[in-house]
Amino acid sequence: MGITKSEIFTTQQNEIATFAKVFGHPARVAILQHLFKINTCVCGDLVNVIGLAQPTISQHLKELKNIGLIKGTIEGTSVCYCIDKDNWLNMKSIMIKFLDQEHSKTEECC
Amino acid sequence: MGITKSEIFTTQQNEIATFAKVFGHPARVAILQHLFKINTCVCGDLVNVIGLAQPTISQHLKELKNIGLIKGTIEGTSVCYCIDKDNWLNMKSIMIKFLDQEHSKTEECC
DNA sequence: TTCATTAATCGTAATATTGCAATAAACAAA
DNA sequence: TTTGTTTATTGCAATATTACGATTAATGAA
Repeated sequence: MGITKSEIFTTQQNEIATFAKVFGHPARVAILQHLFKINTCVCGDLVNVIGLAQPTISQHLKELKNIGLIKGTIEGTSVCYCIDKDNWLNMKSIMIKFLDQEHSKTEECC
Repeated sequence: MGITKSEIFTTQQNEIATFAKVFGHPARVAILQHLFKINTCVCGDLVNVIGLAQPTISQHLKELKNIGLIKGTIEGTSVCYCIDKDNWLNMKSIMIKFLDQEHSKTEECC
């Protein structure tokens, strides 16, 4: 009824889905790519670079922060966001393990 | 207004988001893992294995089929689903390219 | 044909997501 | 203090997603 039945899945399956959900919006993909490119943590310009309203960008940043992939540091009136490298590497290994699955049996099927 | 502004993002960013969205539900993660494990394409048992109602599983299968990650073949009264290997590998390379991003500058930030 | 089995579709309710205007909060500078 | 700058939050409308009961469609078996 509109709510995901997380309790019937494994922790690993829920974890993969939670990370994937965050990547499931192009704005968040664009934000992450920009943060990788502009490592100096420039931030307010995300609104200009991406072209969504400031509250919308702020909302996407919040989701990325909640899941731990980015961190923000207050610097005067502005906030400096950047990739949380440790958490990114942890997420990466979980996702790549999922993507790297191999068929346990070698027979062809349909 | 509830609708993603895909037109302001690159094709690549939208592609990543579209794939990620499909992985953004644990039922679809579980279906894919099962299909990798049971390569013989057994299918009707997905409902039993996963524990969601038949129309719900059918709906998730449809999404996986729409994006091309699985294919289904009718076999009598049942349908045999399996991973579309070529499309899976293509998706994998797109996603890993995104996950493997490196900082273009080496300075630490916040 | 009739009955059972399997999967897709329809319809609907509950909930989540996306986007932004308006506003608030926090700080720096004048 | 006042003013400007930057980011977060609130509130709301539009749309999307999740889930399932009921039904339909298609096939195989009796």
